[in-house]
Amino acid sequence: MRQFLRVMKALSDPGRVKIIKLLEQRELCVCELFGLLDLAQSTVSKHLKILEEADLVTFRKKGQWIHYRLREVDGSLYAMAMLKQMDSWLNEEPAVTELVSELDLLEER
Amino acid sequence: MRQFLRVMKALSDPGRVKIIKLLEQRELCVCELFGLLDLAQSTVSKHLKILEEADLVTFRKKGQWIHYRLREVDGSLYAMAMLKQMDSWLNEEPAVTELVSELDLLEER
DNA sequence: GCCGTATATTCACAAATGGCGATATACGAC
DNA sequence: GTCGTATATCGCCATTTGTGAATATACGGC
Repeated sequence: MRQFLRVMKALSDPGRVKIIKLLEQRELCVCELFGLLDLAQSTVSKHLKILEEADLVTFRKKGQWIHYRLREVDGSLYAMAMLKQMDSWLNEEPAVTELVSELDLLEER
Repeated sequence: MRQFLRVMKALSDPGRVKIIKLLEQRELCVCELFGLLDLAQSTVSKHLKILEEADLVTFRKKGQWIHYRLREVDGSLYAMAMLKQMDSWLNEEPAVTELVSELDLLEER
């Protein structure tokens, strides 16, 4: 039950959902997420921790950056299933499409 | 996004999850749920309202009772998908199996 | 009509949550 | 070593959430 509730709670906040939808595009470092989301850096960091504890994301250090990505394997049953579901959800959501467009703009450079 | 968040929030509380798992067994009135869960009647009532607003449950009046059941059709995409998922989740969870056993005891009379 | 039961709503309160600024920590460049 | 950047953590505050007691409402039986 604890694992399940952790996943549900993690997905209960719009900021964290946006992070998930952004990470569906590609691996991102905290500073990129911070630049895209309208939240303070400390807030983004806290959200990432909650997502990590729910097994929804994982990270790797690279120099002074920390790259976060969706945890597609080895997580809890609930996290894995929800990530799969999320992939097909909210893709038409304006709040999400706008963020993805902004991310695409970054890519072009 | 609003609908999605409502479903995730609704599923983020142990009491509400227990209600869902009980309603998977059969339709139940508030007083039955109240008898099974260790919560005040007003609390159960409030939880049911949250579940209803998330499209996860629906109800029908029968005399002075109100029977709640899972909303298997006509709800939001998210609610329908989650109800389906939930059906296969948490069935080994002690907190859930105990409640289901208690419910079974009631049935025997 | 009145009484008892079932349910919802209101009120108050404690705990959890989300937010930010400030501070700490880690790292690369110099 | 110092400086600047990236990230995490801490402290604080406002808001939301879960809870139950008390009250209101709805209904059936009498």
